[in-house]
Formats: sequence, structure tokens, C-alpha cells
Amino acid sequence: MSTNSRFAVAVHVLSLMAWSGEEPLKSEQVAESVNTNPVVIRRMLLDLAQAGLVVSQTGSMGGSRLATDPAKTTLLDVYQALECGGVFSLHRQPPSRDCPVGVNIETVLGEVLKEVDSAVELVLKNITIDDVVQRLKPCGTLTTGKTPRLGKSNGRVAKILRTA
Amino acid sequence: MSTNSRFAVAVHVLSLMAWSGEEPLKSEQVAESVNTNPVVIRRMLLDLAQAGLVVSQTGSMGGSRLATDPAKTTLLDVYQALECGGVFSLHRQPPSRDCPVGVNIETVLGEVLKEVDSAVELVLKNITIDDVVQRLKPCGTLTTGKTPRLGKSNGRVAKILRTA
DNA sequence: CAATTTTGTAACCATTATAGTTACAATTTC
DNA sequence: GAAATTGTAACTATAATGGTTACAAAATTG
Repeated sequence: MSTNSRFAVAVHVLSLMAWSGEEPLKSEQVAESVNTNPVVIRRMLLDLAQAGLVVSQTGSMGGSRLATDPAKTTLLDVYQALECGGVFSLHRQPPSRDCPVGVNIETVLGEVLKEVDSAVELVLKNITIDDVVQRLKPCGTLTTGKTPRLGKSNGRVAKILRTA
Repeated sequence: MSTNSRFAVAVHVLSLMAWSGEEPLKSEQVAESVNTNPVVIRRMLLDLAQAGLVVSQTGSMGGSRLATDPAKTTLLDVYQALECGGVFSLHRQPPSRDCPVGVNIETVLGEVLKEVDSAVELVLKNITIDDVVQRLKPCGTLTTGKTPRLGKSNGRVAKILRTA
């Protein structure tokens, strides 16, 4: 339905950061894993930073890393950070008020959509980024047989990370 | 999230038909209630007809009406008729296979999204078109104070309705 | 049978959201 | 000060949805 991969990409990005631990990742590195443009990643990181999920740092040796414990960060946090605003939408144009159905369908549908959203949120609330990373590990090594490598960093880590 | 009002409109259309009972509605009448173009409605009716939810008839005195008992038609039936294909989408471009996260994130996310979809479907399965119409009635008459009227039909009903 | 009505359907345009790209100032490290 | 990296603007591209016009096919009416 949603022609929109923002949620999938956001979970991907945060999983990468959980995987790499304290080491900040450059938007370039993340973009390579996601297979997109670094600016697309930086735009998404702005949303995630605003929600307090990541912190970033400009300059040489800069990058972004998680601002929270991945075991306590749920997919609901991610979903809400993206401000998607609900699974379904109501009418674009308001229905006719001269019709007994049209005049109230938005109210009734609004209640239904709220139920749907609550159900989605309940599912997302019970899955953490750490859960995702754990489920990533077994199949990851099985499929590739490679040693996990995330970038070409020298291992040094910037000391100060600006708060969002 | 979804910039897409198809589900809302479909429920609206079917509620209209449940309200008006056996009398077939013209796409023109439905479009007036939904506040859109008749062709938009006819396109949606094709999806609903293909799913067996409505039957239509061409020609003078033609129109569309429900093909099923509204008390047995669930919002899940409506949702599936639209072939929306899931609440979230995965990556547009496949992630890097050289990254331990990228190589398996789609598999893990696929499982998560399946859980989400199941939760949505469970909610929709427990609401019928008749439920919607019942919830429409009280507020409808309270708000408008008008006698419910749906169209300008003479009350005569076409005898044969072609099957989808 | 001929006129009228209505759906089915194609073709096209408009709008919107998302994604991709280039460019560059601001920030930080070395 | 040079190099690297984010933040951010501006623009283009792509795709889904919705809106519009037009007309053939089907059904009713007289």
C-alpha cells in the first residue's frame, strides 16, 4: 500500500548503528549499505535525531551513532520519529453533507482507523532494535559466510557528539 | 502515511449501498456523496465487483448494489478487494549484499511487517459494513436532523443484475 | 427499432510524496 | 589552514492517486 520505504530504511539505519556500537557511521557508509544516496540518509537522520534516537557530529571523524540503548528502542519509537501519521487516510475532499452517510462517515471511519493504528502500534512497541539485530545475526553469517565488516574506519572514535 | 483514501472511499461506497438496500445506485449519485468524479467511483466499483462485493448493471435504470449481506461483509474483505498489499513497504532498491546488516534486513523486516499486517487484518476482520452503517445512523440523524435521502430515484428497481 | 441512460474503459493531465542528485556553507579534526 | 563531514537548499525524476473527457457497449423505455 504505502509506496514508501522510509520505515524500512530507518530500521535498517538504526540496526547498522546498533551493530557497529559506539563507532559513528558516515552517511556515505550507511548509504552504501542501504543502496541509496548519502543525502537521503542524512535527511532521514535529521528525523531520527529530532526524535532523540541518534546523535550526529559534523567535520572530519564525524558521523552518527545511536543515542539510546537499542534494547530499549522500539520500532514504535522509530515509526513515531518518522511522523507518518496513520496507516490509512480519510477522504481527500470532505464528503457531501447533504447525504446521511457522507455527513458522518468520516467520524465513524476515524474511530475505525484509530483502532487499526493502535493495533499496529502495539505490535511495533514489542519489537526493539536489538531484537532486529539479534534476528539479523544468525541468517547473516549463514547466508554470506563472511566476517561482518561495516566500513573502512581506523577504529578511532570522535570524543564529542553533539546533541540533537 | 498512505496518501491514499481508497480504503475510506470504498467503505463509504459500500455503506451507501447498504443504506439504500436493494435499490441500485448510479455512479453519479455515489460520486456526489463522496464528492468526487463518477469515473473514480466506477473504477473503484470494478475492484469491488471483481472481489464479489458488488454487482453492477449497464443501461438505463442500471447502477450498482451490494452482492453480499452487509452483516457478513467485513472491512477485511474491503481491504483485500483493493489489493493494497501491506501496510509498509520494504526497500525500493535491494540493500547491499556486502554488508552483514543489508544482506538480511529484508528477511527480518519481512517477518516484522507480516506481524503488523496480521494485526491490522484482525481488527478489520471484526468490523462489518453493517457495523459501520449502524454507527452512522445515530450521529447522522442527530447532526443533520434531515430525513435520510439518498437520491432522486423513482423507487423502481432493475430486475436483472449482471454478475461480476 | 430507435432514443436514452448508464456502465466499462481508455487516454490524458494534475497533484503529491518519495527518492535521487548537485552544490555549498558550517563545523570539526588534524 | 587543509581536509572531511554534516546540514540544507534547490532542483529533477519517478510513481501512485485522483480528476477529466470521451466514447463504445449494454440495457431500458417507448
